[in-house]
Amino acid sequence: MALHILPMPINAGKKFRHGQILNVVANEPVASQDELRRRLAQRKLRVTQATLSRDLQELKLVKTPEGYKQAAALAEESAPLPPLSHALREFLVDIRPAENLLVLKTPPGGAQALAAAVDSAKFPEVAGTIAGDDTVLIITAKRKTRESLQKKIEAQMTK
Amino acid sequence: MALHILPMPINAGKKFRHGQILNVVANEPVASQDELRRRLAQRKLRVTQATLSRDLQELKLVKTPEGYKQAAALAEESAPLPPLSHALREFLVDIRPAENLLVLKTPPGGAQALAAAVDSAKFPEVAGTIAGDDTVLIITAKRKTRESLQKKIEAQMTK
DNA sequence: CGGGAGACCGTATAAATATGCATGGCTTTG
DNA sequence: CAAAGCCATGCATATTTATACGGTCTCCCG
Repeated sequence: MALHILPMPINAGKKFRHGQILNVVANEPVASQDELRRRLAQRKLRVTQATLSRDLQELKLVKTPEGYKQAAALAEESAPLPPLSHALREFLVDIRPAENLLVLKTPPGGAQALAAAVDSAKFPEVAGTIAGDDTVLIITAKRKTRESLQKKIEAQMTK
Repeated sequence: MALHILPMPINAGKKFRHGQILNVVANEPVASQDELRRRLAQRKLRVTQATLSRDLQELKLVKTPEGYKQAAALAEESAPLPPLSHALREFLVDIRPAENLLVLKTPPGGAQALAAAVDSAKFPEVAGTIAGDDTVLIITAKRKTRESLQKKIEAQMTK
């Protein structure tokens, strides 16, 4: 019969503790590292808050208003979501077409953010953007091009 | 031209600020609320860390080692418990078959967690489980049944 | 053996985050 | 218009989290 002669440290082992942490956190909301420490103590595991701080990072658990949660899935995203659509609703106050130019007005200070969002959307129509404080100037090749872009932007606003 | 003299001199509006926060956070890693405060200041937005603490919660942004991230996506998950596969790798030390019984050995204190994971997997072969401190006893109907279950579990370990 | 490297962890403390309380502006009522 | 209710904040401070440092243990290697 297979004997698993594992180099099991005298100590319960970090691996084991990590498993317990995941287990605790999955079952009940844990609001702080100190609370987690107490729950682990109930399970016969005595560690300090400092250790838990390190463990939580290794396990990629993040603190949320509803307790610690797995962050793995979250790690890479976040960029894709708040793009143009949100920025438009947040900042766009007015649209003014002018031949091959499109002028977007925003509340004071909003231009930079809106321009960044427009850029990141990578519309083929956009030749370039310039942002002041409350105004974004979008430059397109021709009047037709501008009309196309304007439609797209206005469409974003409604949906 | 639009003159914003009185409308909102000191207060640019929470909505607007929220937009700025999302924008900042989406573009570059922000390690602390104080850093965020400084970045907003560059954008002409002056608020205190206290306000940002509240904002971040409202925006469902959580702190990760790589900066603040959108938590919305993360919120609902973590429900699908740490599946069997993980629990096995975390806790399983040895498997011992015995006729229609399967004995799983874990590090001290790991049995409860492992048993819970096995239960949640809802294997049809499992008639019931009993967990001690470092031992899980799984009961199946017959020897054949146990063999089937054992294969499944061992398969989980390799992949 | 005698280091030396590295992992792990506790202690103490620094850093960061959350929050109780008070203020000022707005809106709603009477 | 005054009074009352709400919000959004700032300030000061409590609470929570991260980390610098040092000690212990284990495994190697000469």
